[in-house]
Amino acid sequence: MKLLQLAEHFERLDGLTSRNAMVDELARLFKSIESPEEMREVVYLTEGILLPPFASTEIGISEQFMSRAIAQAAGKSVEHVKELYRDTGDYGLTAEKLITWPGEGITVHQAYNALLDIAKTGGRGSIESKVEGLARLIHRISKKEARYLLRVPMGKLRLGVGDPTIMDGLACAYDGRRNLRPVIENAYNLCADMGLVAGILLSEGPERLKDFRVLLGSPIRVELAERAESIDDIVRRLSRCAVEPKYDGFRCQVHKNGDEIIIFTRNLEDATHMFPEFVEAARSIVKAETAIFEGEAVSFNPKSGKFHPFQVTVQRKRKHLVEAKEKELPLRLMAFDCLFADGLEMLYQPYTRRREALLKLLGEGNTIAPTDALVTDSAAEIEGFFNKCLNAGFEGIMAKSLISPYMAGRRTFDWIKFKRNYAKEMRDTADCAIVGYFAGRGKRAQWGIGSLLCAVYNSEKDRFETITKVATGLTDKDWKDMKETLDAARVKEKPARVESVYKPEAWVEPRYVTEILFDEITRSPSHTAGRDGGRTGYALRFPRIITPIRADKKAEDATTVQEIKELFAMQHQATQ
DNA sequence: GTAGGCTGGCC
DNA sequence: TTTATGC
DNA sequence: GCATAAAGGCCAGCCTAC
Repeated sequence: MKLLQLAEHFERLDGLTSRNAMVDELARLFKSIESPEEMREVVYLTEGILLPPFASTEIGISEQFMSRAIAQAAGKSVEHVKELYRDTGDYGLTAEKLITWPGEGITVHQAYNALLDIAKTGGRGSIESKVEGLARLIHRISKKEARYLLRVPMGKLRLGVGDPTIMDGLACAYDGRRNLRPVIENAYNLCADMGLVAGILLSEGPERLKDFRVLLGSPIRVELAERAESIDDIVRRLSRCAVEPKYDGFRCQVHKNGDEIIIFTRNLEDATHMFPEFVEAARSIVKAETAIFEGEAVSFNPKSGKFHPFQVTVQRKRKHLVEAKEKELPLRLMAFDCLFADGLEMLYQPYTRRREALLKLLGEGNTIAPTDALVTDSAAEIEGFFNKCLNAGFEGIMAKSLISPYMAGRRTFDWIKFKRNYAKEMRDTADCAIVGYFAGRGKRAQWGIGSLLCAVYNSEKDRFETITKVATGLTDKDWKDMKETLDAARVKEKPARVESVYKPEAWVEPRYVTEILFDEITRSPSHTAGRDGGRTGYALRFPRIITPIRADKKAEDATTVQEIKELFAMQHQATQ
């Protein structure tokens, strides 16, 4: 298949909003493919990836290197390319505007391999090679091909097509209906490789997909949780359920095949190297010869035994010096599910059975231990458990249906998370002065605004110190209004009273106050709020706007640095 | 030999 | 992780 | 309710420039 043909399918998908129409268009695309190899490549590109995540092939190209490659190919300056990008918010469109050649009519296979080669390049001089390789590729393709192909390394294909739509498309390509969707979906859930599934469907047909079984060492797509509005909401949806603490760490899926252990992350990356203590413990304390189970990895203080906040645990996300960190920051795996045990596929069993299997799996020892689980249908009991969890410094609770199987690859109300912030009366918010804004990308590019730079007030120094950027919580209309409002206060240079490391596209005189909800205050290397000469300030985790403009407040009424410091101290009483 | 820019990946 | 939007 | 897009903080690893 020619790359141009694929680009034309993408262009048609791009123009659609109806999911049914997208499925039909995808079916036409997949039907025109003849070899399983080509199917793999087309499916990966449609997903906007080169290979599934556990293959660990990163492209290593993002904004900066993409700008350079386009500039090189088009014989323009990098500044010129970046200027175009500011307007379009999309490197595909940017390249399209600069391409003046017709393209060589290369095949999908040639384009795919070129990107894969770029991904595989590493070591000294590799950045130059990557940029050069990409520039050469750009030189061989037309405007339309560039529009879509270049969005792949950026991870922003923007077709409105995701895995579920692709699966419907594959089913529809096979027989014009969607009956095969469950078969395709089950196979995909068990191997996490859509290219493989599509290739097999083409070469061997659906019967072979029906034979798919759990394979040790091959990651199973994880189940995700929906959110509850309140504890009553949990009881209403699940009635009798199991309630577990929600730990703030890394999700791990552990595969044990005898002494061979592999650990996958939530996104199914192979992260075995990060967790030597789990590898050791899985060998020694897991009784079954073969098993797949999941848990949350959290670091703790070996002296007090208390869990650390996420910002500390995240330091274990490393390849090197793992042993040294292991002593300083040991990890515990709080296990909460069992998908496979001693040759049995547990994932299709209800929670209760899986929980039994999990408990049976785990021997004595702290390194891998099951989570607490309270089974109840009483809102009062759940609330008590929730409060206990908060006091222990956990994120909140997870409530789980007792009867549903493990819903691989899905986010459903079978698992419900409840955090402090989900309840209105337990929220922490900050009133922040808006001191600048950044140009948006994708659909926000047309408005010329995509996020706000926000500051708290240092009343002693009469300075506005940045504490977060924020980009969510506003409706499309809010964004347009916001831009108009802020442009009236826009200034050329950073206002004298603003302290910021970030340089937004537009500076704004501190005049407007926005109310921001957040989950946690963290120490920050990049924001200036509360810096005392050093380079560590404070920042907000998961910021979102809940009141666009507080008309009743002027900039000097914003939350103060002092208040932020007090909140930070309070949230650390639970942990430490 | 190291600081800092860029990227990817975790939440 | 969060929120908004269209079907 | 589902599926998708746009965006947050911050860490470590890789590579280049000084």
